[in-house]
Amino acid sequence: MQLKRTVNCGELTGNNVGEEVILNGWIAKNRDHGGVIFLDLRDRYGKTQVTFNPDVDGEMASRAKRLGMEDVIAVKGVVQTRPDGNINTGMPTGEIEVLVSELEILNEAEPLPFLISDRETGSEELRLEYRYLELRTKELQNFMQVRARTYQAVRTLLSDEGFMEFETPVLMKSTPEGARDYLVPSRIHVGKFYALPQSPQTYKQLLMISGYDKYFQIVKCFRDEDLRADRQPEFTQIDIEMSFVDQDDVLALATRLARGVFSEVLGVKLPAVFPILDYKEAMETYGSDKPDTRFEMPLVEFAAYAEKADFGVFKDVLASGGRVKGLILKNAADKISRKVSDGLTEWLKTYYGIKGLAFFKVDGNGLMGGISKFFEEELQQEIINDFTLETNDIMFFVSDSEAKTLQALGALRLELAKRESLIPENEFRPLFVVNFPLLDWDEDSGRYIAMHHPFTSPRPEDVELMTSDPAKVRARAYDLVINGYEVAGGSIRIHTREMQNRMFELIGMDEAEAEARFGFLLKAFRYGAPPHGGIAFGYDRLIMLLAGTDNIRDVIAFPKTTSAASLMDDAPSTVSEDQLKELHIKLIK
RNA sequence: GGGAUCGUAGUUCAGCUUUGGUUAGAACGCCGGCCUGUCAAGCCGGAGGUCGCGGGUUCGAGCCCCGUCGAUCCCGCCA
Repeated sequence: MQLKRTVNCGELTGNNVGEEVILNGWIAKNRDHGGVIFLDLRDRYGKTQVTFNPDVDGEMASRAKRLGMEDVIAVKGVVQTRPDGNINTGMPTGEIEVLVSELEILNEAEPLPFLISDRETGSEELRLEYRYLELRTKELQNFMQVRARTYQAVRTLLSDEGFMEFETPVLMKSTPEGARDYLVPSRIHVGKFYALPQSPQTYKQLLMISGYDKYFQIVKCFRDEDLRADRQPEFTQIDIEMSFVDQDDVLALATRLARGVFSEVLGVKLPAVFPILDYKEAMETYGSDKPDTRFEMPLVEFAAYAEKADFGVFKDVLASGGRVKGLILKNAADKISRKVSDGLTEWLKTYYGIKGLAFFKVDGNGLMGGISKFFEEELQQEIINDFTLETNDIMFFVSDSEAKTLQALGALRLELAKRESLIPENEFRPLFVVNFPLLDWDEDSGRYIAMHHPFTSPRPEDVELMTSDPAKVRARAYDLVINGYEVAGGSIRIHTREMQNRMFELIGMDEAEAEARFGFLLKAFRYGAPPHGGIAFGYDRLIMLLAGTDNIRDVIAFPKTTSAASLMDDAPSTVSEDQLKELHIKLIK
């Protein structure tokens, strides 16, 4: 190319008038007036209007006439103020334009599948196929900038705290617990497989044993599970581990990191101390272990009133060990028509498997509609007083097993808040959820499984329960939740071989299996393992929050679809017979 | 593994249980023409369709039925 840029497309202002400059970029828009031609030239720094006048060079103007959107060009010209009344106050460079004296056409573009100026002109399917074009859009360029700035902020903050950055293997040993592994066949070791890491968990624990007491890594993790709007098969974590620390130390570090990133990237000041919520309390109050606390609407206990009412459904559930809980939507009863409540009921039944959704409304005289008729006058007044109900409030109830009741009401709480626009935007509400159960009973395999992972240590005061009542054991595990997203999660680890063996035993892994799977880690524990713990931030979710989007694909340069495919390069794909043969793999059927 | 929604010019959509019926429309983009101060430029004209794919019902299917593929959202799953 002849004309190499001397400035970018976002930096020229009135101060540059008279300067001769060269601009390189893509044509964002062409406006051909027959004589004078205007092109908006774009790069990732901004847009500048470049002007062709046939009086300057007729041949060049006719070449410019042919140019279309997204052609790549280089122009040389003089910066001039736009004529009176033609200043565009809507753009930073709107005061000036470049009157072109030389034009070099670097590459012409074919008609586009969608407009770079408006992402919405293409379906997501199409945009993913042409991801490199979507990445030219202003919106995605912003998202990628946020992502890039966050990498830098994290590295600076953690380095300043004395953390060392590591890389751990991507080809590792398959682990039996947790998510499904992505497997990589070994050519050299016939019939054997590597796994891609679900997280570098064991490596970072080994690094603690090696004495690197403050470790971090920005690392890709892989989980072969079904996807969601906030889940990708490969995703990035800020993985952190520390030695000689307790839970408070890790939470404090996570707080400093989160505050630093939000301040550095967004200029937002998060509170100096994040609220800490007990897991049990989170479930009872919000029906979720990752509550969105930007709005209230807590779940309330209703069993005592249900006992006194003449409503068989609630009583039967309570008698069989279930729960009755409710939530109050203030001043919106008039918006919940029969059609709306039926719709909510159907939705909860289908997705959360509950048997029904009950409600009543409040008017000047007492309760009305729904299940109000099952409550005596006196009981109605008691409910109105106890829950300080007012006219036009509506109270919803779910009565089912504990797990279903909490989950369904938690989902309803979010849905109602969305519908009623009760969630403030541009606000961030971080909190820690702590004291997760150590174990979870798995119906399918008829055994306990580790709720977090099998290296999570129990709270010291709960160790006795490991023998007497394992389900009650609380873990030294914690999550950082912001606006309803699980942004980070971690735990204080087990660091003695005895406790680790006990844990394996509890989750039904016998010594031989534990030895085969984690023998290397157990062996390492024998050579002086320090107490340690850590936390991992879901990097993509963090960026979603910082960038203000609710779609994880928006913050990943080349994301995959819900079926874990890449529409752009068509991965995964079939491979040749030769490749398979080398790996000693034969496809069945 | 399950449920829901969607699939019609290059693209976004309308048309689909109001009635299944001649030639499937609009906008943006694209191509051509006019136009020397626009910035969503304007005006005139034009090209562009296997209605995702397969089967069925029917004299006749974009429309009704069954299957299938893909995208999205959700439940299960995701330590």
